[in-house]
Amino acid sequence: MDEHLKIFKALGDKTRLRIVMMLKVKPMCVCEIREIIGLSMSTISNHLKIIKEAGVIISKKEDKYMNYELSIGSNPVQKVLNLLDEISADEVNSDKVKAENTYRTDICG
Amino acid sequence: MDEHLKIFKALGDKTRLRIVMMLKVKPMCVCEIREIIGLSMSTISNHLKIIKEAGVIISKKEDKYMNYELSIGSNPVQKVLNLLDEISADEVNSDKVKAENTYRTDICG
DNA sequence: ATATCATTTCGATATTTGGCGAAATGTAGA
DNA sequence: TCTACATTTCGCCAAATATCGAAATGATAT
Repeated sequence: MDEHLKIFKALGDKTRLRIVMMLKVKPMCVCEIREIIGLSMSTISNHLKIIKEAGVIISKKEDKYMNYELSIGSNPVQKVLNLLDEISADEVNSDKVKAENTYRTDICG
Repeated sequence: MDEHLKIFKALGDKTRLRIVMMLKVKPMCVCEIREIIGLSMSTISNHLKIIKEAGVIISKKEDKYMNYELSIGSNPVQKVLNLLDEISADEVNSDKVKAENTYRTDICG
């Protein structure tokens, strides 16, 4: 039960759900996510930790950045991620557009 | 997005997830649920309200009791409920056994 | 080795949430 | 109408959580 509970907790927060929806567009680093969501680095980092510990995302080092991307393959997580395809809302769409047009080379460093 | 958010919030609490799992066994009233979970009536009632407002359960008056049962049909909710079939844990199973053997005529009024 | 810079952790604070008991509500029967 | 009783709402407190800025960490390039 705890595995599902963690997943639901992870997605049961508006900021975290927005982050997960954004990561459907492309993998991103903390800095890029921060730019779009508009909260502090430490706050974003903490949210990412929670989502990661729920198994919903994974992190991969790329150059000097830590890339966060959706986890694929694992069973309950995968089924929940499929659910998210149905989600559509102004805020989510706006985030996605921003994600498409956000490049770390412009905003980080 | 808010519809999914509410569903995840509703299921992202251990007590509420237990309640929903129990209701897979049979519809129950606040009093029966209270007997199995072991929290106060008011607490159970409040949890049921949250789960209901997320569209996960519905309530039906039956005799002098308010019966709570899983909502069926509605789309995102239904898909999440299907996910719950995979959940198995000692606590959940124990709750289910208790639910099967709990009759309001014995414990209410 | 040192400086740089992305990220994480820490400590503090404010908000939200879960819990209770008591009071209110509402319904069904006497 | 009055009583009984299942349920909900209210007011309060405690615990958990979201947030921030500052400090620590860790990796990379000079």
